[in-house]
Amino acid sequence: MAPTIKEVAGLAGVSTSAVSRAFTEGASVSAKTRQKVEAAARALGYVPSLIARSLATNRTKLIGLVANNFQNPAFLEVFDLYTRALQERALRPLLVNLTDVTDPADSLRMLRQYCVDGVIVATSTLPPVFAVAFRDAGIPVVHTFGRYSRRPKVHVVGIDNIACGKLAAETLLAHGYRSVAFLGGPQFATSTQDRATGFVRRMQAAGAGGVRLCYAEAYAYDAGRAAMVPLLADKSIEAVFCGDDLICMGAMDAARHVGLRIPGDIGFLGFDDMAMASWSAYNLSTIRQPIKDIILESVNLVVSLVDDPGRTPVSKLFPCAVVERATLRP
Amino acid sequence: MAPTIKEVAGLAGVSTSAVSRAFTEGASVSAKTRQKVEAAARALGYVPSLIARSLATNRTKLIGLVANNFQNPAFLEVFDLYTRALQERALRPLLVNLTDVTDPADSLRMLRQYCVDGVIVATSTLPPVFAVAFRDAGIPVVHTFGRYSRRPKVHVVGIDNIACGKLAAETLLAHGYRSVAFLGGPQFATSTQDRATGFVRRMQAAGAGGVRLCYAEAYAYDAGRAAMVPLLADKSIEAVFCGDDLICMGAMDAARHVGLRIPGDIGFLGFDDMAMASWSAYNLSTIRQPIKDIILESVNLVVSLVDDPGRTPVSKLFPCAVVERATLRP
DNA sequence: GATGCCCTTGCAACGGGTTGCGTAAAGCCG
DNA sequence: CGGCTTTACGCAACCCGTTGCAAGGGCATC
Repeated sequence: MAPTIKEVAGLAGVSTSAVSRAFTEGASVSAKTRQKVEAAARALGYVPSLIARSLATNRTKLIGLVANNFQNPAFLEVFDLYTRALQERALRPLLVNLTDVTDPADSLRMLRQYCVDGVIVATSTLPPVFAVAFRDAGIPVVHTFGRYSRRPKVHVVGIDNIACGKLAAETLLAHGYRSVAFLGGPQFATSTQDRATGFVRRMQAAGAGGVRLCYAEAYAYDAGRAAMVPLLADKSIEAVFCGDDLICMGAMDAARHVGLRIPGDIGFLGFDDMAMASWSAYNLSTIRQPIKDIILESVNLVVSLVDDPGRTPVSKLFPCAVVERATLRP
Repeated sequence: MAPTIKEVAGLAGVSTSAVSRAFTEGASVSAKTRQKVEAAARALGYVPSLIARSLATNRTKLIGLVANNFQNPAFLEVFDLYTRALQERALRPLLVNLTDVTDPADSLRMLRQYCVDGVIVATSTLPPVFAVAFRDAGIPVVHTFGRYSRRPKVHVVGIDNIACGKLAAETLLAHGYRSVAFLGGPQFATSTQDRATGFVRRMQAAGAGGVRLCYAEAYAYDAGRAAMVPLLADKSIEAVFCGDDLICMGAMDAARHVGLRIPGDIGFLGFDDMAMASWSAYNLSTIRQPIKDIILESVNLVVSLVDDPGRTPVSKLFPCAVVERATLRP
């Protein structure tokens, strides 16, 4: 079917080794041989098989990209950045959709079958055991958006969610809000847990009234909207810090639905700064996550781990910043 | 490193062939042998290497998923459906991001290197030559969201955009609109061209006034918003049919920005029925594309093509339906 | 012109499975 | 229990590249 190295070798009148070397960067080949090989390859439409090469070199140039959030538009940007960053390094993402999957063993077995060179687990809503399972199998792994710790079990790239919760509290305080709520993502998500911790701690330190905590079932519009309804009954709440922008938009629409004005009657602070946050229907004040930096660092890290798997895991965190728009009173 | 078939064979006291057959569905193995092999494999943590298997069987179970729209949230649902449908068939999507790429040769070479079993080109904004290039290389290919034709060069799964344009016209006419505009996606996209054709044809047949045509630079919010601005100067326009929901939301925000009320002052009709269309900030009347059916059919088709590549290409179209919400006057 | 060195090249083993073929063992029947 | 069919299993070649090793060839130097 597809032409092989042998046919190229035959046509070019050289050995298969010569052909192999002609296609290998930095191998020892004369210019003349390389030309002959290239001409023959072109004539035959030869493309070296990465499968065969992988078998020989033990490198597949495949990176597993494990995610479980295919509902949140913020993740489209994540996929875009990942695929482009990997492509630029001549690597390919092998997408694993873990929506509704709970057993790490399955995804582990599959990625082992494909002999991926490394794995990126990109989620904050999966237990750490997923990333650790890959590490235990000897596969280089980076947990993007994972939880920070001083001595992590796997490499983590992301943000300091506790500090971000604190930043949110300071932002609301600076705007004069005292009675506030935190409307998080799912309660089992480490990102939500940590943001809540930082947020509550800082509000209490400021001597503000108690912080009302509630949780949406997912990082999703509908979940945010539903979770906002009970909060609306509490008239004392002046502002809501939301687990992410999507939840925030749902919450805002719930508030508007009962006639509240934003930010006149109630303030909102989101998280992520996804593209939609700047749409004029929402014009969301939010906390910006430097997604691009995070992903580039994750890719660089997993690439370097392929050649040097033994490195002790570290947490690499990037700073977040407040983006002021129009959902907090001045 | 990872245990191989040989080690399993050694531990189980059988030949490598026996191990191989024990892991092959429907092969001729006795229950006793299979048990011994499974026990040995479990003890060693053996996982068969798909790389080696691919080399021998000439099947990689990899499906190239070529897309160029990583900005449109509608595509996240597309990725979700694709990855899940492929996973259920024990296949893996190999993602190719063609944003900013113009040469089919590059992506073709790459996918040939990986020996993908088939390719799905999922876009309406790439010229047909991309899909055809794969076909010419002997790789089974399905063009999802491609242009319909009686005798297509490659298998096409999607919708009849001319009929959809017609449906849009009929919807606007039924709501009593006579002076209307079409605000399409990029003018080079076949989806936009065909929707415009059907829309204009039907409006003219109804004897309505001329249809104003204009185009956004991309299927994107910002592009829709920008393209709407010149249209606003034309006070005679009663309703706008948009190239997709995202453009429509941008256009709506542009209209609201100059104080127009929807649907009181101007009506909007979108396309796709993406999740956001139902958000109360927009509550968009739109034309629903049966994405799920389209993708399932695409996957089924590409899977069947792997075993039977010679089939003559066909166009498989799914019907669209109007979803009435609140952006058209009653 | 001879010597020595380096660059280039081919040989052959290897990576980890699959599979056609041949044979031994097992099962079936009378 | 013998003869036949069927099933189970091992051997070895094969899939398509890569790479260590050894040998050949070219060039420069003396």
